Amino acid sequence: MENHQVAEIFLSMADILDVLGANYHRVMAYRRAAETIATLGRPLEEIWREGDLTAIPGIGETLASKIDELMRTGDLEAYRKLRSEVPEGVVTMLEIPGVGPKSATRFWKELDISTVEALEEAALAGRLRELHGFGAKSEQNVLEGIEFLKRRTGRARLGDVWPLAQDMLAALREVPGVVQAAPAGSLRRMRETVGDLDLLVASSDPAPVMERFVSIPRVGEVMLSGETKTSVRTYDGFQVDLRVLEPARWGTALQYFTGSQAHNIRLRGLALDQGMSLSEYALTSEDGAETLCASEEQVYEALGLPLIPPELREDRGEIEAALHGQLPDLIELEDLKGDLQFHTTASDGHQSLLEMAEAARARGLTYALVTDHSHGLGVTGGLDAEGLREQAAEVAAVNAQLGGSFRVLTGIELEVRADGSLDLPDDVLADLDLVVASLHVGLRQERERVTARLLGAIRNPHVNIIAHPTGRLIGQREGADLDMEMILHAAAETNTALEINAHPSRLDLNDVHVRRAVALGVPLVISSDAHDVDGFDVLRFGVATARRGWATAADVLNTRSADELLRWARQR
DNA sequence: GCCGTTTTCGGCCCGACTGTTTTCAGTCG
Repeated sequence: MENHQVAEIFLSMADILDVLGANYHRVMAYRRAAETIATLGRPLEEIWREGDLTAIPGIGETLASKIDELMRTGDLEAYRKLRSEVPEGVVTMLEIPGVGPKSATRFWKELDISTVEALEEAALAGRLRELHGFGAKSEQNVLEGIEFLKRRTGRARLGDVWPLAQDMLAALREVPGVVQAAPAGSLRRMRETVGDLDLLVASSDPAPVMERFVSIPRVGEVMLSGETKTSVRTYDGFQVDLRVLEPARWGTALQYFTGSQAHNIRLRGLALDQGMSLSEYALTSEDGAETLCASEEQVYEALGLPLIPPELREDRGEIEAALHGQLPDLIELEDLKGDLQFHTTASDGHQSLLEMAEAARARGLTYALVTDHSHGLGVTGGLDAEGLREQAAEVAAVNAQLGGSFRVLTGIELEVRADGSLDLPDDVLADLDLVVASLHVGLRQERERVTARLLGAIRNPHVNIIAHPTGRLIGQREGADLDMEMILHAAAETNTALEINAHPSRLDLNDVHVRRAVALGVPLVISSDAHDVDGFDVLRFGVATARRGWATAADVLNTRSADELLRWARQR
């Protein structure tokens, strides 16, 4: 049984326990365990075999025995029992915004409503107001929540929300009195998807900021507005929350609203241990004296910690690392010296080799590997041996034209065919500076087969880099069902690099896989996969994903010079 | 359900907003 399956069962159990009115902390224990397991990065089954489950934070004797039962039998008696106690539809009600366990239980027990559909009918018929404490407004909120549930779009991609945030912040910075404006939440932590956008503004005069916020053209609907907090939805249904606070409290506020919630809970626990209470407003000692923090550094310092980079704040061990002075020195965008995947008009790119090289140079890079598709990926009109020879001549000409200020390396994005064979023979590959191989077809093959295909590419001595290993497209399709642990070990053994594809719809490897790769010593690269001159701008998202995976510059090959990189390739 | 250089039992983050009630519970992040 796989990690995500166990995590889903624990999450489901948490929901049911919640409806049943179980102790809040017991419910949270299930949720925490689910999150930890889902982001573990290595197979839970392996840890189970080693008999080491309780070494995982948040897994005690009880949950370990439940995991044991799941691993042995594929089933969990306690889960079956829980499911028999609460109708599935009642648990689904928890997904309605504004409906929590208490309300769902009352709909069920007091009104005998056990599906979302029946709840909607009852609300329309004005029956919910029969409940004590429910009025017409509550009823309306339930209906709106159900409407939202029906047309919810899910989480948006980081690369789509980023520009929305920049635009809104630019508008807010124009308001007189605004001294700081920044994104917070999962966008600042650079999660691959963002559920809603959190914006933070420091100003002593909140009213005009709120006024300006709700008048931004993209704002469709104001969901709630208070003195310090306003929530809106854009016309395409995306929620944006704005908080305005005093400049002197910027540090605690930015820290708090950046999250994650799990990270904050840990931090507040640390504060309590030291006789303080931490909120978004201040650190407060037991005698009620407030310590204001104008910067995040001051917040962490007051707790005896170095500043923890936002990308690490997921309660995945960063607090322990910080306490022991073992935070990684994370890679930064400026560390990248080259890019290791881009396309030209020779396959499915939109600009010439020269135009792409100049665009890469304009972004401060000193080299880039041209990786047009090989011909086997039919739709892209890729290169065969003859096409590669022609491109090699073009590369030489472009390099001469750029006069040493920039270097194009010769490469290919080599198709790993559905039968596992490679799209070009070894002697053709041997002439290239670097070979990038990837899967585009047969992604739905069963695990053993698709894993074997990629292993074959990894073990080919001419293949240097595996691009976007899983082939997932965020929000569109799952990646291949790879045995990632096997892939990572093979990459480490053969000194084959795995790519962090920086395109916002890929971010593949993801943060969890990156972290495991770093732990296993797998060489990494961060590539733009640019198909046009603006395509190089996405590198920041690739770097962010590397940072979320605890990667340092030393873990990423394209922080090295072109010569060092080629030396690495020859050593292989 | 987890966890322990203040505890093996008794804690487990903190505050805003809403709707409805008259001092607060529920939900959310």
